[in-house]
Amino acid sequence: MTEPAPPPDTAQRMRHAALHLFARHGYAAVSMRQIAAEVGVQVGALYNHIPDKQALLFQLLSEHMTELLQAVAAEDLSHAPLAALEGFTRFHIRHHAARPEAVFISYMELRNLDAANFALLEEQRQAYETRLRMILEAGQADGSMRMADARVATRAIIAMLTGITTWFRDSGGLSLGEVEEIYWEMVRRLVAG
Amino acid sequence: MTEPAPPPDTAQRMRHAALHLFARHGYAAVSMRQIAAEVGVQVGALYNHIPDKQALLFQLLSEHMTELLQAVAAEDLSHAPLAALEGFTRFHIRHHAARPEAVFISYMELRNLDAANFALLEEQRQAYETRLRMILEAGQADGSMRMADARVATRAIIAMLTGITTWFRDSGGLSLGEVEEIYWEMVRRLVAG
DNA sequence: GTCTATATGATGATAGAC
DNA sequence: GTCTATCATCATATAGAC
Repeated sequence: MTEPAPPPDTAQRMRHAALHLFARHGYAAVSMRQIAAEVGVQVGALYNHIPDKQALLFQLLSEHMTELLQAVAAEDLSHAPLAALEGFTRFHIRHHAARPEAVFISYMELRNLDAANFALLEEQRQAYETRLRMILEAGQADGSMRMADARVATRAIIAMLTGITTWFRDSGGLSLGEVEEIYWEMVRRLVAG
Repeated sequence: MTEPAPPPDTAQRMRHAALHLFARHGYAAVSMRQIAAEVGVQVGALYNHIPDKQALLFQLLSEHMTELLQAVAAEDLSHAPLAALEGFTRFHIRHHAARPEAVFISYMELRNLDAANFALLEEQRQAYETRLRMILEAGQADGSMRMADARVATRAIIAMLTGITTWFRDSGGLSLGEVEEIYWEMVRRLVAG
């Protein structure tokens, strides 16, 4: 009746190890041998699960963006613009604070993707940005928000919020809930009508 | 009467080439041979000007931070807090927009410094942050600004402003002066008393 | 200061045994 | 699916001639 012990699942352990090591040392500075050592196999074994190192990086970044888009799509859009903006702000903070390593390499390692892979991710990134921009433009339209340039405000807000991952630690002086409150107040003022 | 042609100045050309290549491909992904090829010398010649690759990276980042601190120290501090904040905002945008590559590697390549070099730069970074935080706290004290947490607001503003370098291009739709206006308006609202 | 040549070791990826 | 062994290449850094 007991479940059989799950297999070691080398593929997943490899992705996990690569995420940690890429975040700490950078994609180019991490060798396949280091990843294999972290997983507990020899280097040749990794190539049963991934065609090459580049594909491993792309898989990590692609999974991160897909997960982000799926999660934001699940947010309720039926609110008035200001409430939608609050929802987006709190969602973005929670989602990014929960995966600082994936956020970090998604920004840092784009250079190491080939052109085709880069284009795929850039498209997803823009789709996410558009989600926020639509909220801001709806707020402009119904008069609940006021700003000089919705595109610029979109980028400013995302940069401000994502920057949290560079300093926020669970062990720090502020809880994530407190950070959420502080940032929502700043975002609210930024677009005040 | 004419000036003699200046010497090729390999040391400076090396730093210039390294800045471009590190920004484009990342420190770990760039070889000393690539740098030498960009300068137009053989790889051995570089080691007459730098003890090793790590020192080359540190020199670039250290020069960038020292230049930033010197430039901000030259700003006039005699203004009221709101005027000082406007001065800081415009200074930060102009200074960073003028050197996007140095900004980029200063953020990306900190991981590749050894502990001692990292500590030196972190100290300088905090000194810069403190400059802005003092302005915000002065504004809180005299009632011209209002915010939940000056430390958090400091980081939020710097992240928001530095993010400009990731998308601003001279050839784009907005002039730097227009960007300055838009961001100063957003910063002003963010701390509105 | 720059060159050529080299020491020494690590890298990504593959082949074939088990 | 993992192992050992290996290929071919590239890396940083140095030595000594000019």
